[in-house]
Amino acid sequence: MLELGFTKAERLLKGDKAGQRVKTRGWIYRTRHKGKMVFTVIRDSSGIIQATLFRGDMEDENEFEDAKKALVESSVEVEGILVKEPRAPGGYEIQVRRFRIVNFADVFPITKDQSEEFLRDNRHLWLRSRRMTAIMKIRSTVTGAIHEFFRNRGYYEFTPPILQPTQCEGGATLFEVKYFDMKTYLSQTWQLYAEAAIFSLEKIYDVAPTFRAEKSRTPRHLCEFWMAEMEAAWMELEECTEVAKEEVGFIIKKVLEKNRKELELLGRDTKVLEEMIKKDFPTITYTEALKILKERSGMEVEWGKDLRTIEESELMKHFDTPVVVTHYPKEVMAFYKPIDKEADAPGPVAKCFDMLAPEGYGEIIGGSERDTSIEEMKKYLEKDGEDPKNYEFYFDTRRYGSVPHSGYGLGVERVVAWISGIDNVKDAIPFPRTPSRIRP
RNA sequence: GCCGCCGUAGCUCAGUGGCUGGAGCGGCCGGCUGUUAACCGGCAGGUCACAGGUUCGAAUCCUGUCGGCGGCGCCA
Repeated sequence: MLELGFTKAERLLKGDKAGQRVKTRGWIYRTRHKGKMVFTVIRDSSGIIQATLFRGDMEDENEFEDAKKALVESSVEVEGILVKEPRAPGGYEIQVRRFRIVNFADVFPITKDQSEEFLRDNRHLWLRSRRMTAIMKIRSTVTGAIHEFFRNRGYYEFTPPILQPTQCEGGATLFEVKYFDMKTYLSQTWQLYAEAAIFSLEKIYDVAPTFRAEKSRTPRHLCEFWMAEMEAAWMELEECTEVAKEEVGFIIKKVLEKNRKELELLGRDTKVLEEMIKKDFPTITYTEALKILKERSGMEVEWGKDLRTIEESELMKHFDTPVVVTHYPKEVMAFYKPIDKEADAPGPVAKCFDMLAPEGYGEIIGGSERDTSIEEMKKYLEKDGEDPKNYEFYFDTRRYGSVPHSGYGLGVERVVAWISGIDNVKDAIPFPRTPSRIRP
């Protein structure tokens, strides 16, 4: 009754209302007419159901004429008898008595033939597609699961500023924003602020927009994306990687629970995901990763070089679950990632990690323990050409009761794309922003 | 930052120096009582991205501009 007697398509397809007079409303997804009949398929947020009109069965013949001329995406309220009908998609259809047009749609520009460019130009309309609807539902589950995961473990949601005066990631490009007569930048991580907050809340997380002005033209990059980060006091590298594994496992479990229908619509093999979460996700070191590349792929990587996309994807051919890779060479890591003096490696390595997704999806998480030595951090900032003076407030977090702490960031769109089995993160966000696109 | 590709009807494309630039889909008109992004008949629809150049002649060749896409690097 909350829906004023309207029943969603998904509910109607369950069939228990068969034989009853029902009402539903939505948008015309498909329509074709054949003499004194009109076949329409009505779409709502839950799914689609066929509504069939016979001229002679209509309580108002004008509505039959309206139905005949109504174009795709016209909004309608439909009333009729729900019947079992094997010829209808979904097995049930409404045999229509009343067909009220709420709004006659103009010619909908998106038809059978679609190019990626056209669909991106018309993303505001393409959002109505079953594909985008399915992905957006999965995205909603993913972000919901992240909140649930951390709150269940005693983490507080903490909201960082989006306008930030300094950079953090050592070289990553920032979007500059005019701020009255000053300059500021859009956030590329909450990290510096999160590290201030753990001294009160201890365990915190967020799901927030992140901006990177990198001209990266790949299926894995966006200039505006959502990052789910966590930061925890008293936590060292190993525990941090375990939290990351549990989080990813939890997200997959939730999507399997809530979005089986959407995964199937997208052609995602759910068995792969089901099997994956039964297994432990392995942790290896960077040095071990090089060994695997050499011995099992015949790929020689010089120790000290960062793993590139090609090496990561070759490495992941040997795994069918996400893998945590720790202890990358300090030289290629950001200033705040501390050297692990006890590590067994050919050179200085950092207490840091990435999580790589299987099936060619690559890096989904990056994180580390945080350096507690102001002197060390200053040394590496200067090496990167940064002025340590800009980081005084950050160094303050090390001056008053500093403790070991760790954190990481998870790329929401990358996780959504991977779990959904789609080939581009640009479809994992409603309105993607790339180096060459800020519309619509 | 580096390398490559594309731009022709609302959409997807064909046309690569020579007659008035084509098809399918979509739209409009008509037909059809079981359609499955139906079928049959008819109609409308073009700044060949833009600017300049070469040529008797340019959608087609050249130069530039604009817009978009892909790969690498970098990252989540």
